[in-house]
Formats: sequence, C-alpha cells, structure tokens
Amino acid sequence: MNEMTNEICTIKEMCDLYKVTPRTLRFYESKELLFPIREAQRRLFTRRDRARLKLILQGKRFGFSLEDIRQLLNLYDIGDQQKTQLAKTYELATQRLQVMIEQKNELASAIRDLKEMLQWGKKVLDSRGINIGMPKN
Amino acid sequence: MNEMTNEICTIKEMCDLYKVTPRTLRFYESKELLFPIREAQRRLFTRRDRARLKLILQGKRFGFSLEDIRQLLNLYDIGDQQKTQLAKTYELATQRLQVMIEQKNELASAIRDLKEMLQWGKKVLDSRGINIGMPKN
DNA sequence: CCTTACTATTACGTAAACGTCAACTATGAC
DNA sequence: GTCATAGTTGACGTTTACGTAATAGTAAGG
Repeated sequence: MNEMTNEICTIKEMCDLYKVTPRTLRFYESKELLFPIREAQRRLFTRRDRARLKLILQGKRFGFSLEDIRQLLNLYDIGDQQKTQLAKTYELATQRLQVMIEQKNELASAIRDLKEMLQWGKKVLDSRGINIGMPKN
Repeated sequence: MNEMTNEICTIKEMCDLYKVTPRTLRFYESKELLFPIREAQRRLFTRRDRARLKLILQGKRFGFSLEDIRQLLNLYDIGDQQKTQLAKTYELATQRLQVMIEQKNELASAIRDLKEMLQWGKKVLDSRGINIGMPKN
C-alpha cells in the first residue's frame, strides 16, 4: 500500500463498501453518474466517486430515477454559483417529498383496507373452525 | 335496451366504468383474469367480470402482481369447498400485508431523511437570501 | 509456467403491464 | 354501395436498472 490508499479504490472495494455489484458500478459509469479514472484499463474510484455513489443510493431510496439523480449531481457539480440551480434542486426534492407523502398515505389506506378484509376473512374461517393467526402488526 | 342491459356491457362501457383502456381488458383476458363471453367476435363483460375486475384493481392497490391476483381469483372461484385453499388465500394476503407495512416504514423513514435534507438545504438557501417555502406536510 | 483472482468489453436477457401499430372485420347510417 | 365507428388479433415496442453470459486480458502467487 502506498501513501493514501484510501484515496482511491478498486471496483471490488467499492462493491464491498456499498453493497453493490461491479455491473452496477459500470452501469452507473455508462450513465455518467460516476467517473472513475483509468489505470491501464482498470477503473479506480476516487473520493469524489464515493461521495457521488452515496448520493446515488440515497436518491434511489427517495425514489428518484437514475436520470433524475444524474441531473441533480450535475447541478451540485456546477456548484454553488447559480442560486437558480440550488433552488431548482430544492424544488425537485420538495416535489418528490410530496409524492412520497401521497404514496405513504395511499399505502396506509391500502393497509387499512387489507386489514379489514383480513378480519372479515378471519371471521369466515373461524366460523368454520379453521384456525389461523393474525399478523402481529 | 332490452331486459337487463346492465347484466352485460361492452368493452367501452367497462373502460368508462373502471377507467381502464381496452388494451388492458384484452390483456387481462389473455392472462385469464377475465372471461368475457363472445357475441360474434365481440367481448361482452358480465356481472362476474365486473366483480373480478373490481378485485383485480383492489389487488393492484395492494401491490399484488397480476399472477398473484389470478391465483387468488381462481381460489375464490373454486369456492368455499376446500379449507386449505381459503387458508392459503388468507396467508398470502397476510404476507402481503407484512410487506406493505415494511414498505410503509421504509417510506416513512425515507420521508424523515428527505425532510431533514430539505431543512438543511433551506438553511443554506436562507443564508444566501434565497426564499422558498416548505411543504405543508 | 500455471493457476487463480480480478477486471474489461460487448451484447443479449429480464421483469411487469401494458402501449402502439398494422391490417381486418362487422355494423349501422345515409 | 360506402363511409364512419368500433371492435378484433397479432406482433413488436417501451421503460428501468441492472443480470448474465461469453470472451479476453492482466497481475500476483507458487
């Protein structure tokens, strides 16, 4: 190990660190989400790539598409020069939040409905002497 | 209109009633989810088909796949003869409920995280005199 | 030198749930 | 007869985020 090994890492190390497959990292590169440097054919991922990957994974959790994420990362990269761009990012995230809240509400209502159906089903089954357990919520 | 027109309806009427496209209904038929009768090439959807379609749409809300739904519908059709089958349906629904609850929790936590990020972003933007509004939750 | 472990590129496959399009057919209106 | 309207089948396209070979190059260890 030479000085500052932790500055760059191989594809395998990245995979272990972030629980992704090599295919995924190559795919992200092809989609211009990551820009590993090349050392004789091999990819070397920098601190910057790791930071970006973290954001990518977060973004996925939030339900952003990879294309959305790419654009957001570009905005970050262009940097804090243009307020419009920061505000734009903020706005996009806000919209996503709204969607997520709606999804959560719809999901909650679907859960209620399904629970109701299950209780009804349980009655039927009980009345026939069939025994089952309810979910432990 | 002859006696009991509301017994059967055309594909168009189905589409209007349930807000689906003709393609969708034909697709469901091809997947053996619906069994409209044929009157010289045309499909005629019966009360049974409408009942099934309602269940299909409900099932989709609950996140069941069409294949899951098909099997569940078959179980319902076979009817209340075999307790094992009823119990099986019940179990499947219970499992789905668990998954939905987990999804809701993950979604809730993602919402919390995103809100946090937004608050952080708001601070940055505020500190630069850029004005925006927070979501009304 | 040989094996083993890693990595690379290219390209086709996958999943779900339809959309889209082409080419017919049937029906009623005029 | 013929135009318009609706319906039909069949086949291929779409989307997203990778998976899965197949093939080949390279570097380290023994």
